[in-house]
Amino acid sequence: MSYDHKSIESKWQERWETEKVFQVTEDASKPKFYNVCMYPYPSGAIHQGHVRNYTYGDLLTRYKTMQGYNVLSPMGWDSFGLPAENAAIDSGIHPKSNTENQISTMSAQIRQLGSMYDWNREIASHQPDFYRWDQWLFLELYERGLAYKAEAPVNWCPKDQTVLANEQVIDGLCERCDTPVVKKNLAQWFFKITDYADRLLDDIEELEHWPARVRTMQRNWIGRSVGATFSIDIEGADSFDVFTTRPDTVFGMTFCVLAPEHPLVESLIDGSETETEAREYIAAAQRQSEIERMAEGDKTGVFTGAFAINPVSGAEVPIYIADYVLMGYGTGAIMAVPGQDQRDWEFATKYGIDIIRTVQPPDDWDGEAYLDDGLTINSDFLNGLNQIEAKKRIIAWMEEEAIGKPTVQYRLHDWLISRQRYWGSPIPMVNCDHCGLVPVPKEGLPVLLPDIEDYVPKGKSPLAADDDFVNTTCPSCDGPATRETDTMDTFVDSSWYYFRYADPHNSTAIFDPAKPAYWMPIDQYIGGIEHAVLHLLYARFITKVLFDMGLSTVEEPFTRLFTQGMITMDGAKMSKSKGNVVDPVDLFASHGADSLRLFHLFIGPPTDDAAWNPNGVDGTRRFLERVWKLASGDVAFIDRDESEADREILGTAHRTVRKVTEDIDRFRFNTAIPALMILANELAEYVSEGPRQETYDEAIRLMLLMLSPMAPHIAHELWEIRGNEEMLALQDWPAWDEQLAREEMVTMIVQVNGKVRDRVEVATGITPEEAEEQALGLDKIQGWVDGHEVRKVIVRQPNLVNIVIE
RNA sequence: GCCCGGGUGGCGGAACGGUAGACGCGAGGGGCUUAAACCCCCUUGAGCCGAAUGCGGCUCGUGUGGGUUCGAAACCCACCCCGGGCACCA
Repeated sequence: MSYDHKSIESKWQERWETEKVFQVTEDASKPKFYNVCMYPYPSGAIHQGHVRNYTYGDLLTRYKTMQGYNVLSPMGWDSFGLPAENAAIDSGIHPKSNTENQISTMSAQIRQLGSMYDWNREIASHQPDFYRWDQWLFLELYERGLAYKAEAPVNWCPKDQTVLANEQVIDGLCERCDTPVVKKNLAQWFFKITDYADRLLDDIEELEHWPARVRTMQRNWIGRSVGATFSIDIEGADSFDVFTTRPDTVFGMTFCVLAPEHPLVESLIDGSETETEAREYIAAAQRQSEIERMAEGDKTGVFTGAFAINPVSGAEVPIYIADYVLMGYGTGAIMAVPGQDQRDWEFATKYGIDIIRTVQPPDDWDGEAYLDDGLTINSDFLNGLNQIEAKKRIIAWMEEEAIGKPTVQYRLHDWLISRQRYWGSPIPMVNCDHCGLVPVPKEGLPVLLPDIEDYVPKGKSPLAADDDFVNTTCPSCDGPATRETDTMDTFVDSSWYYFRYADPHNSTAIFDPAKPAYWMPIDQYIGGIEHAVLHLLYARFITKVLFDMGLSTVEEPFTRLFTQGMITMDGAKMSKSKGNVVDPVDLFASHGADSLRLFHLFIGPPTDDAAWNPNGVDGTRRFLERVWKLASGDVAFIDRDESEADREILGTAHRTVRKVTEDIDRFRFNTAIPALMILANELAEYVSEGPRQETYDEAIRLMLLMLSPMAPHIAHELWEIRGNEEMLALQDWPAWDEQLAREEMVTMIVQVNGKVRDRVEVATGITPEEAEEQALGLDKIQGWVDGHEVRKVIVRQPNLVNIVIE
């Protein structure tokens, strides 16, 4: 009987599904384990990245199930979004039918991998019974003042013809199509994530099982700065506010800078002697993208002709326009303190502006701006104080004078969720000439996405051209009104979908809070590192909102986060555009899903990028062939008492159980597989040397149990062939016997001056004295030691003796 | 510029401060076969020595240079290179 992966794999996939092995309900009698792989965009075909992700996820589902956990592992589809719409524009296929075709192809492929989910809970964000609750959530946020519409300069992608969230702009380019992003003033919908900035930042501390770099990235993204905002008077005109983290250095302010877009600029330069120059500078700044501005490096600017009054010293200082000050951060205006800020230093030196140090640098200081702590100087009533004291003092002074107050600034902006695209969840709001913005009543949800003919974006949502959709009546006054035509960012869907898995068919509520109360938080969340700030930050935010609404019992959704590395080939990420893809479906046919799964587990540390080896799957296939032969073939047993060989192979098997268990718990699959290979190799040798039935049966039993979460199809088939009636997936994960796992003999290495000179087999229980005596007694060691004085002997029995000689 | 990772055979990678290179891939040799594939066995970091056929031994070797230690791929210092993240954020 040969190993026919095709029939075995389809047989077991069918059985797992029809016997509902991985369908679960809340069960208070068992510990729960909520295991989620980030739900995929239905691109139409799975790639090796999916295989890696789902292999890890499925291994964990099966392993934890065997350990007695009530494991929920659901699957769904992030099925709204631009690719489906762009495909519709290119090929004329409706996004809905296109998406649904791709979902059915992909879910068939995921099943072929043998990755098991509770398909009963499958969700897809493009379905009305899902996006209805997007809209419901939007309205809840609106009622809480957490959703608002505002005119703001936004990131506009000229190719996709839609706005982008800050998080979707990478190096000034659209994250989807790499088109340079431009700024545009538009009225858009925002979620007020900044209200949660402190909580999102503080709770990062609790995420101890998250990768450190993801936590750092989120911390940087939120970008909290503590300081003060105060007002600066302009000679003969208005005043303006500045934010600074160094109010203690205000005596050293020798100029001010406004961003070119600052609203006060126009009135300051109008009629000034530098007006022409200033207007040219502003126009040039507008033409440039942010990347170009940064690329220049050199600080440039123009004097406005106006002067500001330093509020503490009364000094008159010039006001400049310079593009190194950004309108999008703080107040768009700064006090410039060249003595303590390197950028200001560079600007001051270039334009011949005074520099006053207000912090005493060390005597040997030969740098430019001095940023570290020191005694305050040249600062009247702050003199002699250190930075902390000086900050307290000056902020108190500003509050007394009513010109300033302590402030916290964030780099994080509110989350822009409007998209001028078709394939998304419509924003459930109505514009009425009489009542203004009116929310659609929750009973009226969902606001259905209508079928339309033309998806080509023309600067506004394609929905805007559909009169039947747009024209409606006002829920408040019954007068004529128009609908919002923007749709929501798909990251809104993905920020709460994992709650819906707990109660996916609920038609009267987003979910019954009792259900996620059992399952949440997600014990293990697995996905790509590319979501480090986007999805993972939004999801944390929405979870906190749900918590505040009383719908979630947890404030943090993901206890453990695992981010897998990419699969590369020839040094580049495997991708269609680079033409270096290896289709998993081909490998299902040629080698089988089990071989492919094992290869992904074996290829390297799960967090690291891994290079695809075209022959790698051959290797894991060979291993499975050996296992097959070993466990399914006829074995000539010898009827005899237990011997040394039997105890040895059982010892290996139990040590393997220990190692594999520890490795899985530490996500070190790449060392668990070799342990199984070694066991199989030793078992083969054992069998060839005259096995005893009881020993053989036990070793094979342990091996199949361990193989079950990794290569489930073949393991199940062999389990059944060997006469077991109950399915392998339902067995307990094996425990190892410390007694059996302990080795009797071990190789002790003997070093002379730290260099290995001999090895000797010793009993594990050897005493230090015996070890030293044995080591010194070895002929080879005598040869090294003779004629030298032994200065010291280091004994680490039973593994090592090191003899230190002259 | 700042903050994280990481540099180990031909390749992917192993290695509680204690036998560097597990396991796998590839390569070379041999067996089986009419032949090939599959499969099985042996060899496989570099250099060298003694024997004489598969035996034994030595030196070097984990990016570079120093250090700590009986002992360093691992710890410390400096530097080089690669990957990622952040970046006029006041």
